[in-house]
Amino acid sequence: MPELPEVEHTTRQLRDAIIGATIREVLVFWERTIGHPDLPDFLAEIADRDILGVRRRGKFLILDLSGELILTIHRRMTGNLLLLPPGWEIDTSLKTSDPFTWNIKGPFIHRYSTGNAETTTDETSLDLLYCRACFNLADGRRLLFTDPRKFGRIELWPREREQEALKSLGTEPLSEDFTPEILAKSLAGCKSPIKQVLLNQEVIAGLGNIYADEALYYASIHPLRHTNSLTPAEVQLLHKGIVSVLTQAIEHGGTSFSEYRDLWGEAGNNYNHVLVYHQQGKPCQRCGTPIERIVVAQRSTHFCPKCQKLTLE
DNA sequence: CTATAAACCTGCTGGC
DNA sequence: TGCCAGCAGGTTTATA
Repeated sequence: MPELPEVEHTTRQLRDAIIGATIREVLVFWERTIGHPDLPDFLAEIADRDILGVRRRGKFLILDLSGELILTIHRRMTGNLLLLPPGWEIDTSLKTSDPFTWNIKGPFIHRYSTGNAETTTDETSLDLLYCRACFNLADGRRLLFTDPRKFGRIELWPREREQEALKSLGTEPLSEDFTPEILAKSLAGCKSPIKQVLLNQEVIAGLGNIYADEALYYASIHPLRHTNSLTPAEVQLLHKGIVSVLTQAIEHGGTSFSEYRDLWGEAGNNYNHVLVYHQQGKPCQRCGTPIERIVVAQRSTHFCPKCQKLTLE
């Protein structure tokens, strides 16, 4: 599940790779992947646009295009971006029951260094690629949007309607705007469980299920605590935890739980560093108590019942 | 208004 | 071994 660190990682890779490139055309294989505008308008508007910039806001990846346009990409659950070098073969003869599951042949382990492509000699084919959209670049490269579950969305908007495109996102947690005071102000008046509030993108932009659990564990706060019952000291620690887990995850290239891969198809390393997410039954690394799993606001939630006590108010 | 639930999807898991 | 119901997940939309 791409959250802020995974989107940030991809953003940095894309920034190094495709600024200055031109989008020649886009092939769309699952119409609902394009959320705005209607597909015919999308295809007509995006053709021959130059990519001027790459940035991130919350879990949105944003490409600044020529003509005062922005392209937003939200990967939701299983969306991924893959950049294929020129000449890579897309074998459409090996279709499965899904007509847009392709087989791509090539040296799949592929790295970029200072703008020059390097491929290893490992001939690994990427079996089953759920390609929903394909951006053909003028230089022969292809940027593929793959998404088995079809939840991801790609949208094209005029730059002046960026607010509308990004919905009402809250504070960017790795910006200097995100202070303990701002967090306290954002949480004031919320009586819902803190876990639920952390997942609300209008409060903090970019936290998802993995890092919400990790941040609460860091701060020793039970996920069901009423948000307005947190003490100033707890909010301070939670702030530190959010910044800490996100920063660490970016350094590790993101968390590859299930489908997440980076721009070159490689898994991130942060799953080796999570302390509670999907660790139910395993001993807490602080006290040895088995990690528990509960459901909060329809989301699986993981915590240490001893380190994160539910104090009664 | 708020809160809860369903919908969107399909690969995977576990029970029988 | 094989089948299939049920789950997972972020966000939007519908319902209570």
